Amino acid sequence: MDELDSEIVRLLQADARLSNRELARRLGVAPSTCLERVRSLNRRGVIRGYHADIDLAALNRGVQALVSVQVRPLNRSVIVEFKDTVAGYPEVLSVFVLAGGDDFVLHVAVQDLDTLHGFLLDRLSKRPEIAGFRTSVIFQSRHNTVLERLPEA
Amino acid sequence: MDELDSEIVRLLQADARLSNRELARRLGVAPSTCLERVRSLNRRGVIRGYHADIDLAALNRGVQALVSVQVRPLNRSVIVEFKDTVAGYPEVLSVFVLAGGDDFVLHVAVQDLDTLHGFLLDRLSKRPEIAGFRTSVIFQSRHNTVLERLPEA
DNA sequence: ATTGAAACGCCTGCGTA
DNA sequence: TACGCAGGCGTTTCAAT
Repeated sequence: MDELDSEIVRLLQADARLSNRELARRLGVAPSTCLERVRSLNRRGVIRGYHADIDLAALNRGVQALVSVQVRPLNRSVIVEFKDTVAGYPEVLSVFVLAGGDDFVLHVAVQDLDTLHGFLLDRLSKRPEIAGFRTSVIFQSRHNTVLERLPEA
Repeated sequence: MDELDSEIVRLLQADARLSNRELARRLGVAPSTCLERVRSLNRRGVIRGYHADIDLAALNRGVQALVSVQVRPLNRSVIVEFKDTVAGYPEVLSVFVLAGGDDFVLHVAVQDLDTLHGFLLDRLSKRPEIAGFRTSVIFQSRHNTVLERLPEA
């Protein structure tokens, strides 16, 4: 991860569809050099993928919420299974496994409040390992798509 | 958003670097047709962008946390300014504005626990509108990159 | 709205430094 | 490791349907 790698990573975070030529032009290197750098970043797992960012409203998912969940008993197999299961629900965007008061936070996006209510009551709360959960509707959210490398500690 | 648009959206969520030719081939339409569809999705704002997904550890951001924040007074200008300010902090990945007990949740990623502690104490808690906050370290997280369109309510 | 064809530009392997 | 070139391939425009 030298300066050139960092710049590539920055530019591809901003626009994953930049052509290799354009990338090379902006960095002041030859296209073949740039291509090899990008391939290396992919191979090393620095770049994990390239994804289109879709408007949630266009996917009929205008209502978002964060759901804090506590599960019991709190052991490895319960955590792993709960995580994998809820990550497979179509309503769920992200799953966070936490240290502290809550064990999980789920980021969900659904059509409307009725569907949210139904999801919580008919699907989530039916799971026997759930000891409790608390839901916060999201009014707005903002995501930084370009993240810089932080300096060494 | 007919069936063809939905398929394009699905495929570009999975791999934003798919060539137009390959996209067209998988959908069984001509490349020129496919290109026009993709452009339309961009114009209409259905596709909001294309972003490389970078390994946080490679960015020196191996420690993540969710920070729940309460601000006072809870009015529009305080909310807007707080959101815009913290979204500009390099440590912050996402900001959620919530209904309910907490006013905000911040998703942050930093080098290590010391830096997290420093960020919370030296930068975040210095802001006068903050009435309180609670931090949960993230052990694991999982994100669904391909989201399907949900059926009409 | 979709298509095929043609002009244009990009990707990428290889030889060189 | 970085570069330049060249052949092959993808992208994009446009007239026609």
